Amino acid sequence: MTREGDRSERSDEASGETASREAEAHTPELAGEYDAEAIESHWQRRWVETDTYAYEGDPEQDPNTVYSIDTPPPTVSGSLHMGHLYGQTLQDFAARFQRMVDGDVLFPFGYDDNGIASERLTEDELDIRHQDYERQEFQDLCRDVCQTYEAEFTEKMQGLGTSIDWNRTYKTIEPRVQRISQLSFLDLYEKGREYRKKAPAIWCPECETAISQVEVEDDERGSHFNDIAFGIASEGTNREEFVISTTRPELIPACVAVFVHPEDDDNQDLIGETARVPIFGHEVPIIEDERVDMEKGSGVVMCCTFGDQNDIEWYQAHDLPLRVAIDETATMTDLAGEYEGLSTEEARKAIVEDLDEEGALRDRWEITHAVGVHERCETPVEYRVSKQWYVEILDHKEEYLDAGREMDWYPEKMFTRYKHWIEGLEWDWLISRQRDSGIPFPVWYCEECDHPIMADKADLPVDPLSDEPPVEACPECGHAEFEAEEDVFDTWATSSLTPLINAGWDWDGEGASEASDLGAESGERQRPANGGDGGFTMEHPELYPFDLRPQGHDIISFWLFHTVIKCYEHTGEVPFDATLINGHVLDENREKMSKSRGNVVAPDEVIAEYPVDAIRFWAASAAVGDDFPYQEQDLRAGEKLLRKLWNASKLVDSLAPADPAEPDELAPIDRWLLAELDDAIADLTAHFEAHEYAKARDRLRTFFWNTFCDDYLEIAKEREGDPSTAYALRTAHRTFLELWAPFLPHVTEELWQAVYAESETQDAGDDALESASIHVRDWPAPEGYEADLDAGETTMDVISALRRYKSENQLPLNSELDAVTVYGAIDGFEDVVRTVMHVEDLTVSDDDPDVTTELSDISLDYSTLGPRYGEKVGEIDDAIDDEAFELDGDTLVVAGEALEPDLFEVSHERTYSGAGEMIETESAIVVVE
RNA sequence: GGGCUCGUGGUCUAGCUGGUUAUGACGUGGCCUUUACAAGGCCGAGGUCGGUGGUUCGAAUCCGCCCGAGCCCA
Repeated sequence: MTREGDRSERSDEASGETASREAEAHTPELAGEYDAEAIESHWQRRWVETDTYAYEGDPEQDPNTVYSIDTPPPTVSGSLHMGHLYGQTLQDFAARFQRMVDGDVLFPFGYDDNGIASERLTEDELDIRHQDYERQEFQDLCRDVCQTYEAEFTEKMQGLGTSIDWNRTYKTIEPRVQRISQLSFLDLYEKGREYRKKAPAIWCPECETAISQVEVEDDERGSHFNDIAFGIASEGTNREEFVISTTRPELIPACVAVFVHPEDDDNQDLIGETARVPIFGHEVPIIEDERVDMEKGSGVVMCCTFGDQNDIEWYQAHDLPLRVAIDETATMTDLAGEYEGLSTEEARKAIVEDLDEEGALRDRWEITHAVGVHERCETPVEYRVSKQWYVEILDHKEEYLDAGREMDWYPEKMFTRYKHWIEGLEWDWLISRQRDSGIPFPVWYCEECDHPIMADKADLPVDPLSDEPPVEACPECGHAEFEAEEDVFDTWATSSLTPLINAGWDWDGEGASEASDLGAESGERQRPANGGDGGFTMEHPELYPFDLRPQGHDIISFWLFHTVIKCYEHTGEVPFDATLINGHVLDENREKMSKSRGNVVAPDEVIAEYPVDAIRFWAASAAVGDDFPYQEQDLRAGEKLLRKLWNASKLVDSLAPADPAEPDELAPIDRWLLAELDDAIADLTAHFEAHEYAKARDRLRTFFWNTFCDDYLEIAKEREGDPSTAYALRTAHRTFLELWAPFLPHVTEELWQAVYAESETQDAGDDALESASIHVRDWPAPEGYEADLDAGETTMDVISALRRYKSENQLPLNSELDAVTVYGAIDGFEDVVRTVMHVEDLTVSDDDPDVTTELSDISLDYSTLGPRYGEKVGEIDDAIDDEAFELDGDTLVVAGEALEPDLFEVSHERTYSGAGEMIETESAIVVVE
């Protein structure tokens, strides 16, 4: 704690001194064991302090040289979970790779602290209800609670070592964002894409607000089906009553009609008659409609305003009256007569009892069924008629589909989710919420004629509850009294603007016509002015459209969708070139982590036990878009890799000077390594560009561990002092650190600073991490080394054969071998085999070894044989199995066919008759005497 | 109920524009102290590729159905 205090005091002093004292706390040094805990937190702190990842782009810059990422800001509703950790890490791979490839990367961060989620957090945290507070008072409480959570969240995010630019964070509730959000509302309104309408909407009685379709989720709840007898008030049928089944008897005071399916033979007689509702006695028409589900209950259904979405459709289609029996807090209204004032639950019980008493309850049994509940509070939703603002989207479905097609999807298959979502859309987007903590609508209404008065763009952000409207009198009717809109925006109305927030979208009322002229000249980089005076501008036009938008596959259908369409409507451009979809982290049994199952793994616990770099290595193991399990064994694999990298670095450090001169000519083995490295670089670059992190990870690990450590380092040990090997060792080692850097930022930084940074930045001063960090270096490019890769491969085969020989004969690996003969092409690598395997006398022979061969098998090349011989292949196969074939020179005569040599291969059983032991490998034969 | 995705040794995974011998890691058994690393190296065991039917000379791979899991939607 004291140290913390010291540091924050000192940071006000001259930065040079601060930095040098900081450096004393931890001097990168390549010695002993790798201490991840100390080293990781050190670099995390240094990266933030020195703005290593700050975006310094220039608005005039060519957008092609900037890589901009639009990150969805996490909702402030709790603490960091494994999904955050995984998603952020994946984004960071892209950010770090691109920073090395191209330099300027914008990797921002935001908090979505506006809306119902943070209100509920506040209510839970402080154990209060928003209804008990004044709006401003409650908003202040929300800000306080969110601030605490955000501070904690930030600290934990920084502990993940992601390369976020912490200078560029935002909150969706801050004034700058409020201005953008209100601008968006005004712009869409002016474009004719928003309307205010009185209509049935989904309503949460607990939160007391309208909510949108996407905020409702199904929940299995216990309930009862009640068979209730309705009387018949008209004369057209012999029946005196009929029965309906309902789970919501408390809605019968709101009953406005009864429906029968037109093809329901049993109930045809009811159509056109009048029903009498029990207890309440009011009469309602019986109407036919195809939407009746004949399979359910009696086939006769009551329609109430409103029990479900079907009721709404009927209400609209048949122009039914509105009977509101339940108010905004789920309390019965005066329409419910003696039940007025009861909650829906209480009323349900009372009405059922009274129905029973009256003889109208014919049956009642328990069921479980899916109930629509509000995702934030799990309260069953109601449907209420109210005046709400909508964004019109249904008429632009085709354009939104095209927008989706314009983006590159990683993985590609995820586009179908977006597509199906849009194709299935049935409602326009309801954006008004009757809540306290949110961004207010910048609107007033004329008290006389209800005409909406929009705020002036220049005045934004405004709060109509405390600010005055921009007009003296209503432009429609001249009335001078106005009513403020009390509603706030839906969270998504703001969080769908993150590309515009990140790019600094704004409206300029003065210099705007100029800006719009510029736009016409220089094409798409400038936003066109929106009619008349003024126009939209961007502080950082070079960022927009964004190169990448990452998110989980669960939010494609609303967050990504809303963001694409809003930005598209505002700018006419698709906001993202590409979108990267991450899967979900499951528990070790591949099941979803959830609090109720108690299988949640907290990132804190994982970080306490494993290095962040090891966790990142695990995060890289999943194919992008696939769900994958959290398994501790994978973290141990990462830990082992860190140790290997550390130890190999120590060995390299002991074998060669840090910065050896390039020799005039490289020895074949060294040229071979660098040529293999070139190949690896090319593969890795392609994998990173395609977001194939799992493939990149495995390719790099295999090459580093097997080829470099197991094969090359063992050779290099025997070549200590050779300038060619020293150069190759160091070149490869530097490159490995750079290639690992996006995956393992901490250990590579430590190694880089310990070994190479000093020699490169001696003159730059101590606090020049910003330019000396491995993470701002250039991504390696293939150098064009050429080598006989086949001979190298054969040589490695020979070496591992000899290693196996020693192992199997229980010999130490450094034991001497008297004489070895190699039958195979290892041109130029003879010395390598001799020294690394300690061979006294090595002979390489072009001849065949002294063997007696016996024909053992014919292996057919089916890929050419199949297409040529078709169904005859089976016959040929059988004949060979029966040994019914003959070799006629190069030709194989079998089953009446003469097969050309390219169709088969003859393999021989070799029996070595010379001295010593023969070992066969794929590419060579080795004889040890 | 609909859509999308997934199912490969004990565990996780590669392969899946069809070519017969299915990749690697972890774990597991055995052997080896070798000028980084024994938390290392070498060798081995372990798989009817969810089930089933089809297309084909040939299917982990393509198609149909079924089973199981996940996500989204109703």
